[in-house]
Amino acid sequence: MTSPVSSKSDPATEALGFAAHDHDHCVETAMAAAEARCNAEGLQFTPVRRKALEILLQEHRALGAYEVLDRLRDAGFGSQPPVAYRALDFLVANGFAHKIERLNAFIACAHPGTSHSPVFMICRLCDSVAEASAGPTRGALGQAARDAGFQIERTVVEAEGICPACSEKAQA
Amino acid sequence: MTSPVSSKSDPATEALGFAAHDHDHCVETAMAAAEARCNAEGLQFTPVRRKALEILLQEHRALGAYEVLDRLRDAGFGSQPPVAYRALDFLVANGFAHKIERLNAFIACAHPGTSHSPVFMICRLCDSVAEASAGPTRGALGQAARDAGFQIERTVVEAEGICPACSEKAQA
DNA sequence: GCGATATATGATATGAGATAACATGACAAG
DNA sequence: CTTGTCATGTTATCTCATATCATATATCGC
Ligand SMILES: [Zn+2]
Ligand SMILES: [Zn+2]
Ligand SMILES: [Zn+2]
Ligand SMILES: [Zn+2]
Repeated sequence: MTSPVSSKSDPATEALGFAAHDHDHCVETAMAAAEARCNAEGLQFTPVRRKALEILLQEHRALGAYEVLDRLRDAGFGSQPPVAYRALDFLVANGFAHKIERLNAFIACAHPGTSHSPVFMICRLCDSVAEASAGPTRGALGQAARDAGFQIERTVVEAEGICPACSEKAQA
Repeated sequence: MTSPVSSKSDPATEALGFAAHDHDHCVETAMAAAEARCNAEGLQFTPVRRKALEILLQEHRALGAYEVLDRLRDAGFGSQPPVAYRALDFLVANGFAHKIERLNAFIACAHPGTSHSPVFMICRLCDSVAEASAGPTRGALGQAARDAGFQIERTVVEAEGICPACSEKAQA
């Protein structure tokens, strides 16, 4: 096994929501679901877009646009920034992926299909990212908005800290 | 009067938390408070840092690091990016200012002195930003973190939408 | 005070993230 | 076949951010 040492690790054994899982299977099912939804809604799930989503799903972590671009180039697509940004824009606009503002990076949605306001937990030690789901108008934000007369259209909720795995490691 | 036309407007008449206020006074008191706290805590409130905070307070909106840098240069300080980033890092690290991740921009804290997890409301029409305060472990985020065993160290909570003022304009 | 150590500033260079603008190709509607 | 729409590719440029090295200024133990 290579480099069990520090932060980055093998996606197949790494956290999805900080929990181990059958990675190949989850990629396949997510791709199939995306395929189906694009068909149903008349969205053009073109090769670049498909590949971009596959890249995000494979990694199961937040990738910068240029990392995605590198992999798209390797797969034979264009090599200029707009190629990646356009594919990512499509994925984000249609809920297949999210942008993590804190990291300027993108990640495949962990709860696709459902309309949701994502909530992210970002481990500062291993860079893993878990996605939870939350109603948009609940909690402190919704209250503050109502008090102020502010109409929320979109929310960014991201927590930075230590994931369970790194927490255990630190104790040992 | 110049350009009452579109989005950007005079800080003195513009929203602080979407509400009008005595701007000169609020800048002065905030500067004095910062001064006092730096003295009390042994922080070096140097000329660049002081000026950077003054700039953020004067504008009362989110400024990009390079906008701050421009104004610092005008005030006779260094003109290279690290000058601004270092001053801003100091202000953020000590709670005098916050970074708005969604905008890659910085804003003076509206509730200085108190330890708090800020919550921002960003108007996509006029770019005004209001800061509300909220306990870090409440709401959906705190619940998701507890469920996952994730230790939150810092939170980013930002809502994008329409502020009360722009909402009224739109109705008319 | 004085030297050692830490902290802050200045300047250079470079890296990383994002978009404007324009050209080309695929395809469907009229 | 023409026209409009959408997706892709490419070029150039812009904004945001940091690594690094050199110099100055505090701070602290003595
Ligand atoms: Zn999601
Ligand atoms: Zn971790
Ligand atoms: Zn604040
Ligand atoms: Zn507004």
